[in-house]
Amino acid sequence: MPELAEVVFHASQWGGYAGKIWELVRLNEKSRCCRGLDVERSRTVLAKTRLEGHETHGKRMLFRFSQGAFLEVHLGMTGRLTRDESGYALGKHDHLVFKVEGGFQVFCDPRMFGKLALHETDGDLPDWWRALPPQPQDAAFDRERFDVCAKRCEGSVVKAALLKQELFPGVGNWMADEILWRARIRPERRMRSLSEAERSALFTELRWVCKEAIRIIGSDYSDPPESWLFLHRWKDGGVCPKTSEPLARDTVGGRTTCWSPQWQV
DNA sequence: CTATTTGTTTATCC
DNA sequence: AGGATAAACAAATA
Repeated sequence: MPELAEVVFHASQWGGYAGKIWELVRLNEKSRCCRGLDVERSRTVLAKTRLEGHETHGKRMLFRFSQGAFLEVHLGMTGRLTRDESGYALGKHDHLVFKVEGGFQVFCDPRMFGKLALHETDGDLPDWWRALPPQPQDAAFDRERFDVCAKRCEGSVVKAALLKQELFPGVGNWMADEILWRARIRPERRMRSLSEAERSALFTELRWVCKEAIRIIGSDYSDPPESWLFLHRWKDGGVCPKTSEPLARDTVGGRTTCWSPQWQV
């Protein structure tokens, strides 16, 4: 599920409880999500603390707790952050649970491709976090930055290129398809084969889809409107909202990809 | 039973 | 060197 916009939404589920005291109820050290995590240290630091704020970058989330403790969460393929206000019962795939003022904050991930990490500093954001590259929706992601990114993956198939997190952080499978569909570029094209006009379109649609997805999905998990490819791409017999012709589906860049053959060149 | 999955890492081959 | 590809991870769902 979680790409850029979904990550913003999930982060806000927990982030809304900044300023409150968080008490650790459960941290499952057997969980694959805890690989690489110092579980004992995490239990100590997070036993009873205060959430001070949160940030997201691409598909990563960083929660800042008191005394320079930062919890990094990646949702993998099936992770969720939720708040349970009714009688909470420990779920089979709940790997991390806090109690906060009459409710429970839960990290749940059935497939366990997600990951937890603890970072400790003197209170500032970790250096590596501050050094992360601009995200497509940021003002700093201008045409110049885009051209640098495009240059670094000029030999790649565009679909695979858009999925590179070090270049386009947060773009996942459905967002990449949405961007290419709007830019009218077939997913199997090579980055270096794009014309100037196509590169411009790709830059524009990349930024537009990231910003709009965050606005629509990031706020309350609403579905984008029917005019997006989003709602049609997995449907059997789905048709292109632009041409009303059938959509195509195949593996491109190692991922299941959907596009509109009559619309994308 | 089979095949599928909105992510990432690693190995291997070219 | 850098890109393509497949496998692995693990569980739910159709």
